Amino acid sequence: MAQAAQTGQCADCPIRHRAVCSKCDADELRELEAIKYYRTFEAGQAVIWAGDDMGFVASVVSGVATLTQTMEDGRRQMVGLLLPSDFIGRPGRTRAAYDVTATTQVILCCFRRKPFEALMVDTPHIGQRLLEMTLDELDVAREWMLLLGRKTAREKIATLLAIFLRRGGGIPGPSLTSREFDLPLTREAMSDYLGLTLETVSRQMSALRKAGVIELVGSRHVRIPDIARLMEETGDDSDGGMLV
Amino acid sequence: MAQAAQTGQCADCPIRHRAVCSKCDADELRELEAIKYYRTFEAGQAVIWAGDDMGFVASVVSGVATLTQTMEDGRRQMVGLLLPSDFIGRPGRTRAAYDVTATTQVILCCFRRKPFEALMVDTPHIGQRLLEMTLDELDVAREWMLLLGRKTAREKIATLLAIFLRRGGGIPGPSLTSREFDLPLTREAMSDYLGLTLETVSRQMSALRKAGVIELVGSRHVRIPDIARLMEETGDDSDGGMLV
DNA sequence: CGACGTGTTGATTCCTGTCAATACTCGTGG
DNA sequence: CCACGAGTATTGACAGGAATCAACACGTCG
Repeated sequence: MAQAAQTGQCADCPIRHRAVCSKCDADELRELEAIKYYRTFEAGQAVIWAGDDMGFVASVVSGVATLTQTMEDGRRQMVGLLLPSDFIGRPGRTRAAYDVTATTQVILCCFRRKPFEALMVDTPHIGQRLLEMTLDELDVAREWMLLLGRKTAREKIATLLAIFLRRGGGIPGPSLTSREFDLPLTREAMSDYLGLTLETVSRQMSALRKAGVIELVGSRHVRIPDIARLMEETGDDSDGGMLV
Repeated sequence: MAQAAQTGQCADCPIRHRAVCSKCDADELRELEAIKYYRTFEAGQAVIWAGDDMGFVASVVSGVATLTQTMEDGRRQMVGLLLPSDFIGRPGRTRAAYDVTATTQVILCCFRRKPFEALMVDTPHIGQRLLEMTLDELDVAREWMLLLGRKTAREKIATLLAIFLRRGGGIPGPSLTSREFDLPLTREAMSDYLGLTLETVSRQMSALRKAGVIELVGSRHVRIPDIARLMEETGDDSDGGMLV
């Protein structure tokens, strides 16, 4: 994993074919390579705070980070979950709009903002890919809005677990009857994602366990004995929402 | 308003400088003009249903439309509020992901999808502008997620009214001490926006009225005697969230 | 006038939040 | 080796805010 962080070669990069650079040809890649550098953040560390000056944009190479918004009185809502290949920052924006925090160890492939923006002007493939990725994020955000506005606590938990099942433990092949994975989020981070309190998250996890929908090994490892059963609990239509 | 819908001339179009075409030069505009056509929808009419085949993409020229998602059991969540200059549809996507409904009379400037996508390839200005607009929409969606996940019913209502104050009745100059506007949404549509029931919306509107935060003329016309007071009720920081 | 769509208000329920006590895990240091 | 503490997680008791169920008011249009 993350060999590129050691070799520095884009060709070896694990996110080469999905990140913002995925449409670039060899020439374009060489230009990107010239302005990129890697940074590592430990679990729990802040990548950047809302309002900070954003000197760079970046791709997540490995690990999980979150985008969160905080109100004056401390209420917090996660608004983005950043997995490998996801993009951080917005071209043209100098100050960060959200807090970015590493929830596991995270390796970022950073580009200084100014040169990156300059590159976007005469390298259409970057802008094209960024548009695709932003449109995808918008779809994710809208699905998330349905969850926040209309789903019950139990449905919210089931939906989040289903998301991890698809994206998180997602590298092994699709064995459609049983799968398991480690939660990359604490109960508190899950509550920030779902618009719940951490107590309610804990209670609903227990409820799903007692109902046999999930099995827990420790508090962070989850096994799903019957995926279809979990899907029923999400409140989504049975087909799994195949709009992609 | 919407003279372009009569003359067909982009130069006269009220959204010429803000819509997806705003960065286009005269040549590019001529190409767009060749594939565009106008359509009008009456209040309450469906523009398109989720799952329908999307033969076109479009800009809202005038009026207000909504993007909504519906769960099997009927629970509904609005996920987009489309005002003049906003864009409908996603290049590359053949089927609509959400229901689009006109809540007032709406005029759309439509482009057949295939020619529009072809145009995007060799007309970088369209893609660039669409990227900007999509990034803005993503910010809006994330602000909306904070509202849905963490705000109280009263704060939700106050926030929605503040949004209309900025964007809806927003054409007259910034008289920062008193303003008024017509609500473009029914109580039910407001509840879909806010993740509440229509009864709760009605109750909180009454509560804000009794508290002197708003004045109601009929049920749809709102007057804000003290904007700062309304802002306090939104739960946002005092500066009004100036990240744009 | 009566029907319909829209909006308001009341009574009651119940889901989730709040406050609080208690485990569990993991590292550090005596 | 075990005590200690910090961070994380579970569970209980209780309160409160929004949902639900229901009745009624208002305006428009036939």
